[in-house]
Amino acid sequence: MYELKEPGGKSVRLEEGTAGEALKKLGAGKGAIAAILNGRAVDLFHPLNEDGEIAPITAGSEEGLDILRHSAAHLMAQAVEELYPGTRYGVGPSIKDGFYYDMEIPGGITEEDLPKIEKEMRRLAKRSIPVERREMTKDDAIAYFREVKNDPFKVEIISELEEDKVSLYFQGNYADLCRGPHVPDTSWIKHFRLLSVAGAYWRGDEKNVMLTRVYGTAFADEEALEAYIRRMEEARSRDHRRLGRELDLFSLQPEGPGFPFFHPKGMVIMNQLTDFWRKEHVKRGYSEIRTPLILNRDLWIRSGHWDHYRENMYFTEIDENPFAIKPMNCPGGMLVYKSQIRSYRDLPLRMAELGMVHRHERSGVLHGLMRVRCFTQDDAHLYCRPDQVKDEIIGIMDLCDFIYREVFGFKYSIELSTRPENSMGSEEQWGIAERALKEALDERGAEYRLNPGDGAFYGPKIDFHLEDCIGRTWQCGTIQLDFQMPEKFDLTYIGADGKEHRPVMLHRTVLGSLERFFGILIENFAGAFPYWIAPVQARILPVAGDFTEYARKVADELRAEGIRVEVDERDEKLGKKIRDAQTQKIPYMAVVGEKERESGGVAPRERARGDLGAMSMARFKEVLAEEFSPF
RNA sequence: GCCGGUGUAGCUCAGUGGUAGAGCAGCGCACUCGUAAUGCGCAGGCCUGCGGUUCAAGUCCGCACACCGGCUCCA
Repeated sequence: MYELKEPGGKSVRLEEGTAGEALKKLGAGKGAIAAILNGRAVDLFHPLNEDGEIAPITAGSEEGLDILRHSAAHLMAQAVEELYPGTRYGVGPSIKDGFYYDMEIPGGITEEDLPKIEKEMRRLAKRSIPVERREMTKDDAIAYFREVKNDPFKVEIISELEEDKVSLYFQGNYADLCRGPHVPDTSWIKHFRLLSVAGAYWRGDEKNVMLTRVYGTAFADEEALEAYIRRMEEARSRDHRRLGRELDLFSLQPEGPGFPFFHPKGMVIMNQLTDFWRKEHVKRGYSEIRTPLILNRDLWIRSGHWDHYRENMYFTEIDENPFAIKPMNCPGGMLVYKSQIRSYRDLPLRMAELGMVHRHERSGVLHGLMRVRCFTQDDAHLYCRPDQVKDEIIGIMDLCDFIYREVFGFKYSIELSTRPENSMGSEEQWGIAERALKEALDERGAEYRLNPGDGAFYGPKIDFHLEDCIGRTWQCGTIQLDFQMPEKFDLTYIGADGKEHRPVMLHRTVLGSLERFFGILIENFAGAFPYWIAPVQARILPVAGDFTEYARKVADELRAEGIRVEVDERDEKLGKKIRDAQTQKIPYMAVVGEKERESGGVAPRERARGDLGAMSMARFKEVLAEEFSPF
């Protein structure tokens, strides 16, 4: 006899049975896909063998979706096994928005095979094949996968597990190593879709074989699945590469793979961004420098880049001497620091640089403006005394928060990355540096994720990540603490004691790469940029050819106020002009015709609000002046 | 770099071995127009490049380049 209680307080006594039956008796079975029994997630078909607390995991919940998707991955693997005998299986987890399975499929597959697999999945689902869990010893499991399944990947995974016992899930002939829980039978998986096929290295290591990864997704109901598909389609329409072309912001040409071209309208945005950036940095006590793109190779050997970053660098020659194109701004910045004797009174010294860097990226990783081979970092190097480090870090975090959240309204996440392999410096220095970053994060009360082993080769870092339109996150801001460079370059300042001391150096960016940040701006606003940054802020639309002259006069008057304005002089109907201005996502249109010319006014239209009604020029200027601007 | 896919007009795409097409954009003409597409006409192509198969290649094969989705790597 077992007594099960649900969190609400209800309880039930059962002679025997399963977790699912207990939930049903408690009236909590509806929508359940699995259960939590004494804090452990279990299958609904888990046989009861203890008293305790039980609660349902519903299919719609995050945890439930996770289980559903994991089961969908199993179903897909089962379908692949039916269709492609001899397939071997890597891992098949649920992920954000779906699931995947990495498989070694004899003969391989392409996206054209997905409908066939999906069909087989539906066939198997319809048959309501029961899912069964079996625990066995590690040795038995290894033997099973080696001898029955001939699957070296599963054998490898099991061999490395710590536990003595492992659990296997069976459905029909298909078996998989899995912790579970899973749905009770295959018919529970109804609302799914296979999405794409890709290559993926076994265990994520490029030295290993490449498996075929099939991505898919599953939801608790058809509406949620369709909503997801729609969302992905809508996301495609705001892809920065597409909008970059449609709005004539930038282009990428085969002549320069990874080297973007910025068109006039794109440059307006870049310039607005940097104008704002400069003003904000002045306010926050930064000075600005600029260092050369090409510097002697010895500098890079000295900085450690030759040893740690050579693969990503471009090299050239001047008068038969070796030079390198800078992949980072720090060595140049340090030469500026060293150009004179520094006093403790100068510290903290904050030197910013909009530095263009070139990095050799492998051909397969390029992605619009998000991942390029030449980009402009909104870099800064801060030199300070050890006791100033924490406040400086907090100051940078404030600046990031201000720009991301207050100015642009972005959500962001923070990561703390610690010492990587192949790094410079002592254990002790890294310890101090990592603790300093942690303290600053804690003091500011920032939430962050730990990312062990992902620091720069010269120091640990705090990274700020922003999201693109389909949920991929991109690193933008970064704060890196560096004890190495000041050492390598023998940076000093004269202390109050008259002696030389070693400054601590912080590298940081806020926007990260102007190019990437621009890409994120495009996607975030779907091309409908805020007024202050919009390439064209207002377009004047004469109702007919007769009013072109007046339209030009209106444009001139606005232009004199510094407003970015243009006139649609084409011989088209008003409806067409409005439509085109809307498609170009121009914030304001100003219609002018007989009435406006008579009164000397305009009839403005705002892209989201529509017709604002006729008004005087003075009033229109006021309306424009009321628009948000961060500077 | 690796796996898979794609490459035809400025853009989006038809064209499955036999004379290169459409819509939008562009240009011209007419219309003189009031809040999301006026009509008619014209022009626009080394079908990514280089090789090969074939009487014949946009179409089939190979290589290269670029791009797309992932993996690894990264701002």
